[in-house]
Amino acid sequence: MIQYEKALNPKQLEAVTTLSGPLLVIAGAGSGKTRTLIYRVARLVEHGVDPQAILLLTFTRKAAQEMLDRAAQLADPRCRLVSGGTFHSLAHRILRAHASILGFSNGFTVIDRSDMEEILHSLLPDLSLSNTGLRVPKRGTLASMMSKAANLEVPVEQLVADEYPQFIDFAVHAGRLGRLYARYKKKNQLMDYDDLIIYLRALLMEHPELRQRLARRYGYIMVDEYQDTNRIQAHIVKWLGHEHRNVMVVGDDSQSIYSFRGADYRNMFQFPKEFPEARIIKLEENYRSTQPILTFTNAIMERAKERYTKCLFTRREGGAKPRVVNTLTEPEQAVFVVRTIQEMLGRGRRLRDVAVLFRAAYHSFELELELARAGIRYVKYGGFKFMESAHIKDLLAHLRAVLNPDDAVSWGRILRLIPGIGRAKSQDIIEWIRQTGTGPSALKEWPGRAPEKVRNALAQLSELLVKLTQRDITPSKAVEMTLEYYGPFLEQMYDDYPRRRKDLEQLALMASRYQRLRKFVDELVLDPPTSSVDLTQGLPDDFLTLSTVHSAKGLEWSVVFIIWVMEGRFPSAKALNDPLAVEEERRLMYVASTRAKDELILCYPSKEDSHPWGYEHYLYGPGSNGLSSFVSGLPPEIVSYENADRVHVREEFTRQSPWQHPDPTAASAGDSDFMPGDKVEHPAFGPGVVSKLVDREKVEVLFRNAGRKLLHLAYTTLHRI
DNA sequence: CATCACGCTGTTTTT
DNA sequence: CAGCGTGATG
Repeated sequence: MIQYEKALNPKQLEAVTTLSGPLLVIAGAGSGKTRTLIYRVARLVEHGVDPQAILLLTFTRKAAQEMLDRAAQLADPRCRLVSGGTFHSLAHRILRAHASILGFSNGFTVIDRSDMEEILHSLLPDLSLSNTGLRVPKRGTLASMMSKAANLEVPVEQLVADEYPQFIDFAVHAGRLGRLYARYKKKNQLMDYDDLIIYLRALLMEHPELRQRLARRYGYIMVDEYQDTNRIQAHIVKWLGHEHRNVMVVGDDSQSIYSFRGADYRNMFQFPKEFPEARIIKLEENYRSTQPILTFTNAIMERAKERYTKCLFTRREGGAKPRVVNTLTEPEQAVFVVRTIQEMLGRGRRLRDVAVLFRAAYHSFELELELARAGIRYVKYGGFKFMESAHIKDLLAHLRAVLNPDDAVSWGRILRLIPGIGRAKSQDIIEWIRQTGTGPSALKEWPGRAPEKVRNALAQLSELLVKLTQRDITPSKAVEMTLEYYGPFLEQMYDDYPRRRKDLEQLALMASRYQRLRKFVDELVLDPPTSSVDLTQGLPDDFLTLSTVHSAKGLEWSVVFIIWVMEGRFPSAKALNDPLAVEEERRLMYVASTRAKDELILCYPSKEDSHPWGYEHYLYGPGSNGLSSFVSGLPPEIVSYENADRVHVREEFTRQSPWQHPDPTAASAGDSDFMPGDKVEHPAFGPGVVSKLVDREKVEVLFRNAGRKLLHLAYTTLHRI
């Protein structure tokens, strides 16, 4: 029997014991929001509600899984049967069964962001703009335009006019492109992330009998992170819940940081209007951070424009003020962070108690080099996506072409792997496949002209695809067979073949956890592995966490570093000119700092310097960019301002004179001397090529996978490959 | 079809 | 600075 009264504070208890009717819980950071949800699941199950009738919608699938695991441990193992997941995974589950009502095949393919970009890109020529001199956005920007228009339910033309003034002349073409894209998806049986939720809502709105069936099936709805939902998702909640009205939404308007994908925290304010009888409960007691940290975060949020007023407090006594540390330059900042961590380790802290947070994934590159040099193990969340690397996409394309023969993106991808087949020929073959409709076995009978070599390759591909079509094939077997076929291509294309091969073997391992090929492929798109850890499973026993703020949501550490890096115009220009962007920056800062339990350290490089790419001079530091401007005005009672000790650091990093290799013609004699052009391997960055010798200890290396290409590196962390 | 030189442009976060 | 698109060449 669970002792709810002992485990929960009065507000939490009220939320947990309100089992029916609409309920809005405004839960500040660290106020036991997750705990409340877990106990409520337990309570519902304890009161005899069928676990499968409970729908727990969270922001990531992992979050749902963890909550249900904890509920199961706490109360009843049956809590694991609760239907949990993201809006997208719910939509996917339902659409797999009912997409045919909408004129889709139930065998549709879910495409990810990069597929979307590729399709949009491939449709550009159809707009016939080549000689008009019109400025056309890049594929990534095009995808953002389409996605945001879809999520905000605004015509593409209008969205471009409103949010991309630099592309105003393109707006009308963007609208045309959007229609071409929609037609393309229909024709090829594809749905992107946005389609999933849009079509789910369409099902609910336009098919009352199905809506009723689903609403009855999910008699109790709980939505976490409600501030991050968009209007479409809010509609889905409304349609599913408007009959039984057992809807609990939990969120914190101050933590809304997803407006870039259409999220609107005003959904929180809307909820009581949609459900007028809703109870509203505020959780303001914080169980995570010390008071000085909360004073800091409250001070940041005080000046926010529109919000549910709430003020975090704690009963935790003591604790130091957040430190704002000027580290002069970015390399020095990395050294400062590493040294501070080392000192903490000396005082008995463990690495797993510490996290370093930053805004964008590449902001940690400099730090990663320093960590590697110091031998500190870390796991990084956010940023580079395993799923988006070319070799993974290539392999999956084979599987997807088999699962959905209409998927021309995948067909194009696998056909173009064959030397001698490019854009034109692959188009031809795809068209032919579509017309004859005889499936993969017919590939070798393609009537077009091609050299013997290409024919043979096509025959081999056809053989593979036929094998993949066998009904009883297991996902891991399928991956293995594809790897056998694809391996030789891979070896030819990349000089870092061994590493990529290893990735693909990992993929085979992941596949072995699934029974059905389709399920495996779908889950990879809907729930892509976000860090290398997810792939390897085994973790080192102690490790530091590096994370983007977005990926750090819902997590906590004893010590949190927030680092800024030198950057040109972003976020300064936009953040300082766009009031909405300023507010989002503010909330980002709030999310980042409320992850800290005991110590919060904010670092910024302040040195006046030229932009690394040669832009005009500008000043880094508090006030100069979006994040730091919130910190600069705070009085010393709230934060302590410091300068990092840089006596030794300076020495290390100010040696500017280019160092000449003693003898450029001599083959480096067996040890650590590198030459430009040497291929090297780095523990964090993988393979790279030496481009320049900087001094006795440092070389510049060109890394293939790093967004920022040139980096200084100590010899000791490199080895030749 | 593949490769190279040239010119233009410049935001990041995730399902 | 470096990625990306374009247009010319092999």
